[in-house]
Amino acid sequence: MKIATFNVNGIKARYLTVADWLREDAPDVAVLQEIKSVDEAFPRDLAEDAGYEIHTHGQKGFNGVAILSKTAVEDVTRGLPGDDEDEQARYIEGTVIGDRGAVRICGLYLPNGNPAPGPKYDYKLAWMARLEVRARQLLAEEVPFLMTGDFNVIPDDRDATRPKAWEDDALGLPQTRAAWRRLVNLGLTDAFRARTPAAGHYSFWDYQGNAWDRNDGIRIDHFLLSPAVADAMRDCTIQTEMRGREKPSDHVPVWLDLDL
DNA sequence: ATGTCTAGAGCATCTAGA
Repeated sequence: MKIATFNVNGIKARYLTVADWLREDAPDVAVLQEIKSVDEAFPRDLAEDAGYEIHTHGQKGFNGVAILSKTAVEDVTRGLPGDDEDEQARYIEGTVIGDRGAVRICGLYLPNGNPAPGPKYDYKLAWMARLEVRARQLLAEEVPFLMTGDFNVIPDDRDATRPKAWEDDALGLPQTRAAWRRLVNLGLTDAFRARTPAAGHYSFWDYQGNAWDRNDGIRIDHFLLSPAVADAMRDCTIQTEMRGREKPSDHVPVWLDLDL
């Protein structure tokens, strides 16, 4: 089972990019972030024509997540538990059944948090605490699961071309990294890092300042795997070439291949 | 550090968010 996560930065602006990608690279499951669309306006034909069923959790203007799957997705839930006041569309869960077992897929778009400090950073840290609670629940229930998406977290200095530039940024602050480690230390596996210890592999390059041409990147799109899913991992790779295509997103897809 | 991009309101060109 091949699962890809992709922050598309606007599903309407990325229509052709995503349609071609689904057809050519054909993930079994595509977990999307920043669809920037309400559910009714999601261009369903782009994925349905390629054989996917579509589950969205959108809102007007910004944010928005989706799960596209070639096989049925069961028990879809929308929104991260823990705050009834939170109206931002950043979280969706669904269960996908493979040949050898099921996996609960948690698709997320973690808050950016800038400027930090401030209310937006407080929201980010609170959101990360709620995500930790959800991970604890799934672990306690012994549900094989993975959390994937745009975490807006640079885990350590290997994950940025210029680590110093992010020290005071919401994506790289010590508190952000500590919250990430609390999550991982529950017993989850950072899939890409488990396969590739080397520095210099990124998933995001800013549109500004020729960041792509200078390879000034950061790794912020991740897969966190529960123990059973980590045991089933065959590979985890970053599809870097997508950033060099016509009209790219500022993020590229990250792929997880599971023996499921 | 930034020479950018997307969507929304609404009709020219702002604003917000990232």
